[in-house]
Amino acid sequence: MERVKINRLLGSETALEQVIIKGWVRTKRDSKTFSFMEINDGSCLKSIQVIAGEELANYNEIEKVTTGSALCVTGRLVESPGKGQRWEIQADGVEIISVAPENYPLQKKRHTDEYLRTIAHLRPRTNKFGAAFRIRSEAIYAIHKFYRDKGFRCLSAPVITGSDCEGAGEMFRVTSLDPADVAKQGRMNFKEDFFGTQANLTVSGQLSAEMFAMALGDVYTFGPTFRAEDSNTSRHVAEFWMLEPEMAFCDLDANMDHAEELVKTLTRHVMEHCADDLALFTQFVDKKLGGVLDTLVNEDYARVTYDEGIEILLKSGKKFEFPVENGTDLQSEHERFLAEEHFKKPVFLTNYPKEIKPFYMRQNDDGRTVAAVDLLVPRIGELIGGSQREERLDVLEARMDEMGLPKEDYWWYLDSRRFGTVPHAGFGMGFERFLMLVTGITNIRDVVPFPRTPGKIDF
RNA sequence: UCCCCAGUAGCUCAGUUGGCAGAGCGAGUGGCUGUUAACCACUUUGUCCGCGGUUCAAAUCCGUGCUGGGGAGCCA
Repeated sequence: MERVKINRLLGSETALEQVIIKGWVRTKRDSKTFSFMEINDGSCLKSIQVIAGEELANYNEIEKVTTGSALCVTGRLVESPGKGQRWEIQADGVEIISVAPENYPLQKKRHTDEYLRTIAHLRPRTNKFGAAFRIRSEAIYAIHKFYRDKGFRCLSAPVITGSDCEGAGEMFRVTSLDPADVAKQGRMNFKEDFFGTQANLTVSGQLSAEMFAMALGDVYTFGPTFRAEDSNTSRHVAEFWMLEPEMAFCDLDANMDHAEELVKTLTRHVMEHCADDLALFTQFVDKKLGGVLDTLVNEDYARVTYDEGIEILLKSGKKFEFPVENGTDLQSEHERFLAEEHFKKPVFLTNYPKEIKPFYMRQNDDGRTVAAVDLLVPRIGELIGGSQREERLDVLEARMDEMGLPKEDYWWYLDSRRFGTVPHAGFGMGFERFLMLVTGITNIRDVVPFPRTPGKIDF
């Protein structure tokens, strides 16, 4: 007989004569002649109640079972006479797989997120983090399903790159050079390094995705990216996952349509498949989460240009710490005002001044702005950043010259504009930020299994 | 990297004017009960973050370092 996952038992329509479950004890309530044990196996938020009576041969052993211990229970699934649960298991046999000693760090009470971060290897055993990581898993599946249903191909972009072309902040260096030799020589001799040149961990798969969009049409990359920025905030980690679709024959408007459909589909998927886990976040993390999710799924997202956004901010009468100025990037407080107070829903901001955006974004006819788009959402700020790409070789090269970028390093990228270039567009979505949005979790470290931040690489 | 706040028992915290180190929870023991973060009784627990200074006396005041949190910048 095979063991059954607890989520299946709890959804059972009928009582069952014999079942086997395996899991860990969440709480235990003893009486003289029997014990109630809540068993959780991670298959769902809820635990199942097991009743073990003194008639069991090893009852004196069962009495010593503690929170965190692992059990294999054989028994009958019966309707529970007690309140609080429909089903429970009357145990016919309890095999003690292992007993957790009394210094098991997870107590039968709520712990702070800060404390649980210090035991990140154990925190998925808590209700909150178990729920968060089940949702994370389900969202990963939803992404691949969404793109497969739309006929996109998944591209595995390289994690180690030879160029820092994306220009998105500090990169982690990848080297096989011996630090002792480097110290002796007083420099890094990249010619002797593994790749014969400087190498880094990727900050974006976009340029790779553009190449494949010119071949497979619609593609996406979804994988880890790395930033060596010394940023200490609740919204940044050094290693995070980014989703980057790239679409041939696509302009800025279609890019936004796609982004809106993506966020709505992912959110709806999580709502449908993780209802219990989301309910925990609504109850304990953010009482307004239900409304946030409804807005994400049902509202049409606002779409305004950067210039219009600046106008709204200037006319708002709101006092900002930093002045609103056309030509500079928006501050966090500006983004939050637009999404949270003015529109009260996600808002696309388009056509930014070219000076504050990267070289690859398509120049608009006004010569001043580029076809960029950011999706700003309440509480998080920028969830998505993207653009229509510059497909015209002469315009792209001129822009690279203006910005002082070495064209020879980008020969392969420029080839895509030489041979059969087409209008195309794409964006990047920070996966962890999406998870923060749908769970209400306010610290990005709590949606990453083992977060990497400056000075921290435990576990 | 900058600004602000915090660090006291395993966890969450209190500690008044500088004057004997405290509570709740957890854990342990016993009891009781179809219990629901069970309940009742008893027991247990300290490098007051580290270092240096002021003082008769420092958890408390000063300096400094470390760690954590919030915000900013940068960004996703």
